[in-house]
Amino acid sequence: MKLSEKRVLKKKEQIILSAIKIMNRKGYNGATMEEIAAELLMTKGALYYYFKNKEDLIFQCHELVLTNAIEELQVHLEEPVSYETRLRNMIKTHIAYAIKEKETFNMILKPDETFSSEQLKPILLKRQEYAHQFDTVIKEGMKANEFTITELKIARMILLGSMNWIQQWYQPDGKFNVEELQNVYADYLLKVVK
Amino acid sequence: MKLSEKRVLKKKEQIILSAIKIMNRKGYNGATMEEIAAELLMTKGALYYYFKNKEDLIFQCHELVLTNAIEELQVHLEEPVSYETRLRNMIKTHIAYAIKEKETFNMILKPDETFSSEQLKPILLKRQEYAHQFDTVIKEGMKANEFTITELKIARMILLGSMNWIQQWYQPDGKFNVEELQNVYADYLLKVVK
DNA sequence: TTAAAATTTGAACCTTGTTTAAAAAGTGAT
DNA sequence: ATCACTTTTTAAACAAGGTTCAAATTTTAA
Repeated sequence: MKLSEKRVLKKKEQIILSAIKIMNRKGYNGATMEEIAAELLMTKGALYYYFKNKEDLIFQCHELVLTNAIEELQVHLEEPVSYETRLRNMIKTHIAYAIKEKETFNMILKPDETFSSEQLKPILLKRQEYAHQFDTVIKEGMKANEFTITELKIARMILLGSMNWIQQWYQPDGKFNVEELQNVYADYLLKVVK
Repeated sequence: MKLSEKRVLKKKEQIILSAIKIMNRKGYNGATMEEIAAELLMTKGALYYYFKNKEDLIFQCHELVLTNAIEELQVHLEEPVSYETRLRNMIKTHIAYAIKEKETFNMILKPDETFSSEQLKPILLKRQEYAHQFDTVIKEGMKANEFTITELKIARMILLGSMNWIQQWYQPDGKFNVEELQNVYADYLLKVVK
């Protein structure tokens, strides 16, 4: 890889990080191309040298965050503990991540509307990859007779959906701190698969 | 109430219904004031005679849908069946509603960002009212020893969150039809509170 | 040093929400 | 039916923010 390509990649990443930062603060619509650029002392026009458009930029934010999340989950998949404990740890990790990366992690993607299928496909794949890790533990846990579930996909959707929803109501200064949330959610969600 | 006031109310409702219709098809950003107006053979400017701005209109869509949903739920609260069955029916109703009213029912409200707290308060109250109905069955079911839950709020959040998430992935032509979805979700979610 | 390539700029454009003055339509009293 | 008054609608203009593009600037490599 040439030096120039490396520089482009680095710049892209800076822009993505800037976008993530601002989006987590102001949401998708609140984060203007101008502000994202200003953060890096650029003008908004320059962003279009690196990204096709705002959608593209946001997608790549999504992808970066998802990629990191997948890596974080991976670890738990191979821990030498019961499947119940593995799933519990994955639940905790997911909750921590969903709260930390409020906007980006859980951005709402609507295939039909805003986004082109070109942009969408890799993201959906990454999402599947992420979700698949949950499927894996659940399946293995079933083989080991720790879990009993007939509709794997729905069970997983219930787990992820309920956790993602936390963003809708969680306030850092509310009744529960993150740790309590993680534990109670893990307790209750494990009841679903057991 | 004067005739003119009645006419205004009727027109407001027409606009709200038009907005709901278009939003459910194209999402929040996809529904332009122009298209909402065109549906009723008006120009977008006229909408501002009835609503302060787009936010206001959307909020009122939200409120209408929520009000109807609350009424539909209410019925199940008083059915002369076990609490488990009541909750099961409420779950089914919620899922049907969440799918039918995709965009509107579950519109994401972000207090800090786009919306003024004036507009937000009544919606949050309505939401609480809706959620409270779930709390009620769960509490009553606990008194009757049908359910065992210590963190009521979190249990309810898990129920509603997992159901609302269905919108993120549900396709009318997918593997599951609505009825199957309702039954499997009910089965699994009841495990949470039991 | 210089020509080509890469990057950035700033201005212009487009779409969409919002405002507003004026036009049109409706209403009620005479 | 007419006139004054109110309600409703329009069309045009504006503002904000995403997007494009030709030109200017900067970087790169020989």
